[in-house]
Amino acid sequence: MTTAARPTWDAARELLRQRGLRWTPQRRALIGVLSASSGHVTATQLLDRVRAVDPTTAPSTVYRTLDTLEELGLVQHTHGAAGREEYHLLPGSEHGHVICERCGANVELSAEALGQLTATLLRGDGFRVEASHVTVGGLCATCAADAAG
Amino acid sequence: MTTAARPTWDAARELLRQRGLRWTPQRRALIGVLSASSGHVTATQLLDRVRAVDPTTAPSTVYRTLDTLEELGLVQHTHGAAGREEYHLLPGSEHGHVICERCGANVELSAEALGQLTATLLRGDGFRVEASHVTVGGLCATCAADAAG
DNA sequence: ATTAATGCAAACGGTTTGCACTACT
DNA sequence: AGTAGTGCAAACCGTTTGCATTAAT
Repeated sequence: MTTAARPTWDAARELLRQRGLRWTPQRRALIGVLSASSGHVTATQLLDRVRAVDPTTAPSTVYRTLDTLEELGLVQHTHGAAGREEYHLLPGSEHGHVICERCGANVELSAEALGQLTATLLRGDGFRVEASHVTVGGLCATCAADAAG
Repeated sequence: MTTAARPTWDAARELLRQRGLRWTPQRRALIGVLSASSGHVTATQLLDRVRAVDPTTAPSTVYRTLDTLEELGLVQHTHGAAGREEYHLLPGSEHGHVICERCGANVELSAEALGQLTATLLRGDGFRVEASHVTVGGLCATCAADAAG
């Protein structure tokens, strides 16, 4: 098994090159930021982090590079909370999300819960669940306890 | 049982009055649009529909009235697809959503699926699911068949 | 040398705000 | 009369676009 089912950030340069695209300092910086991140980030967060490293990077460059990386399958964007573009890193790792609306904790939906949900909906309506597009909001145990008082 | 557990649009005027708020033509128009809608709508859709009825209504009025109605518990806003404010009507009916990403169909998550999910997460991490904040993306039976065929 | 990628600045779309005016109560 | 609500216009924020310039190949 020499081929990775899931691309890694290290492969980004290669992927770009394969398509005749270029490896620029700005792209290097963004990839650096991405590889230091995990899970989900908004475009704005990425922009801020990139500019922390290289303050001269223009917003448009970051947005355009994110588009490119999405074409390469390295990120995937959705529209998250607060109306901001939310990037989902390395979409190869398919999983749903459980988000605490009080503390913001964002954890992976358990395989058990996801499996049940998928099975139930398939059985019911024949709906095919896309794991990475499952979002469950609510309160985590800690916050629920706090809220209860 | 003379009191409705879930307020209706008819009650809006009364609810406003109870708080010393006013019943204006613009609010009447928005309530009219809301009562003719169901499920979920974006603020922009509501704005368009209100302006179809009364073209002089200002965007700010609609946004401000939606805020007011949210305080009264008549709508609840989340941030939906395309980064737009999405309004969830009459939040008294707690339910999750299943959205087909191909045809856009948006149906209610079955009580069975929701119940299972809630139970599993509570058992697992003690996470308390908020029913109306559950979103499941994927493909409906028809679209899945089309995509496969 | 070619042409992909960048920075800049302006445009965009949806939402929010300040303020003087209007009109419910 | 009093004050909640309105329209208008400008501001706002994140994102997108056009264009002349730069730089990776």
